[in-house]
Amino acid sequence: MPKQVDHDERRRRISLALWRIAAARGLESVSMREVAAEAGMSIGLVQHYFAAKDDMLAFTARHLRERIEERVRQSVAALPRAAGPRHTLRAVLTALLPLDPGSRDETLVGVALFIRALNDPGTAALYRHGRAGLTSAVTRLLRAAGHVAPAEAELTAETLLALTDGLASDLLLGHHSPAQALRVLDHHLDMVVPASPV
Amino acid sequence: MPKQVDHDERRRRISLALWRIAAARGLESVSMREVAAEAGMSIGLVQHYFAAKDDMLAFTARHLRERIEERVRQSVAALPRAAGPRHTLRAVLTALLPLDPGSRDETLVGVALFIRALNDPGTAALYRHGRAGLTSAVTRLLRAAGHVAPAEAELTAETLLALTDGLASDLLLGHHSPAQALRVLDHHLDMVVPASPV
DNA sequence: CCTTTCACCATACGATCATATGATAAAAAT
DNA sequence: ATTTTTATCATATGATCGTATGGTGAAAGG
Repeated sequence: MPKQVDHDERRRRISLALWRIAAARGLESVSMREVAAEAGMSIGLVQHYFAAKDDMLAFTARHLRERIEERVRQSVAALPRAAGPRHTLRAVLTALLPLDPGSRDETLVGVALFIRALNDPGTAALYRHGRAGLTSAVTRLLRAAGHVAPAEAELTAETLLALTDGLASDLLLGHHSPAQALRVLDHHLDMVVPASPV
Repeated sequence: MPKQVDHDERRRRISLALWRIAAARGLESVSMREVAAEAGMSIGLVQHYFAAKDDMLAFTARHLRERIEERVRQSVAALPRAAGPRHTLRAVLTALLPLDPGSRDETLVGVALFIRALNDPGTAALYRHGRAGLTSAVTRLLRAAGHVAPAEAELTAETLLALTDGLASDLLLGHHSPAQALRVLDHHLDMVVPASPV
């Protein structure tokens, strides 16, 4: 056998090339040839790791999801140890916004893959499941933050997440600057959770 | 000359075929051949009305926008004559949500074209302009509805529009039913504008 | 040592794409 | 009546696509 290589590392590398292309020129510009060129590989090698283009896109979607989860985790971990649930909540939501070029690219590719998923019931179900998980996490945080009406916590969570999603679009479009988007988010958070947690 | 035909009507017919395909199978499945087949025309005839595929997509984006404006107008016009600004506001926002199969298709294609626009600065500027217009319209309605803090009306408008946008995504995904989405929207409207207008 | 395994490559194949070209027929313009 | 214009069509062209195929060289296993 030859040098024995880390398959998953190679796939991630290819996946990264894919989404550099997708972020810069759109998902429609993603082809095996373009990806291979961007990754500095031969087409055959890309085929060796992804038998079909769809596999490549599916892997990229999973990869993207891991990155976003990691960003959320780091955003929460960066909080001072004494930070209450309200700060945690804010850390989670801001981690979902495309506030810098890196996360902008991720969001861009994420939205493109999202639309693609809508035409495929199976993939759509995965997205729905992830979205439902987010809702329950935010609901828990709201309850912990002493949300005024615990019975309405889930409704408030849905509102927050939909708002965050909409702000992400506005950021992508350039309708909002990062500062403006945060202003909108914070203003709404102020309405919804007590300013100083017990 | 032959029968002299309404060019714009023909273009709209082609555009409709395009977006039936895009809604059902994604923008990536839209090709001159597919559109021609769906519209029941020859490829050559489609070319006669749209010299390039990009023209076809650009026209479809304008067409879509007109339809959405028309939906908003009708939604407002359907209100009882005595309806106050708060009802008008709600009519505008719900008209932007994909609550039935027809508007679902429109939203689906709209989002796909939106992402495409992000890779083209000129088109993105058009979308930004439209989005800004929405903001000022909603801001006016909020002020008219006796929004508690007039100075914050614009901030509230941005919140409402981002929320609506996020709810649209949730509806497309099937995370929310129409009734659930309206519950979220109404709950937020209750927080933000006085229940009974003067 | 030799055989198997695996990373990697070059190229071929058939399909599909956007677009170009040239023809036909009918109706308006002259 | 003839010319011009325009709607419509069939087909060609050259590029690009996803994927299949047949290799090569190196390293591990026997």
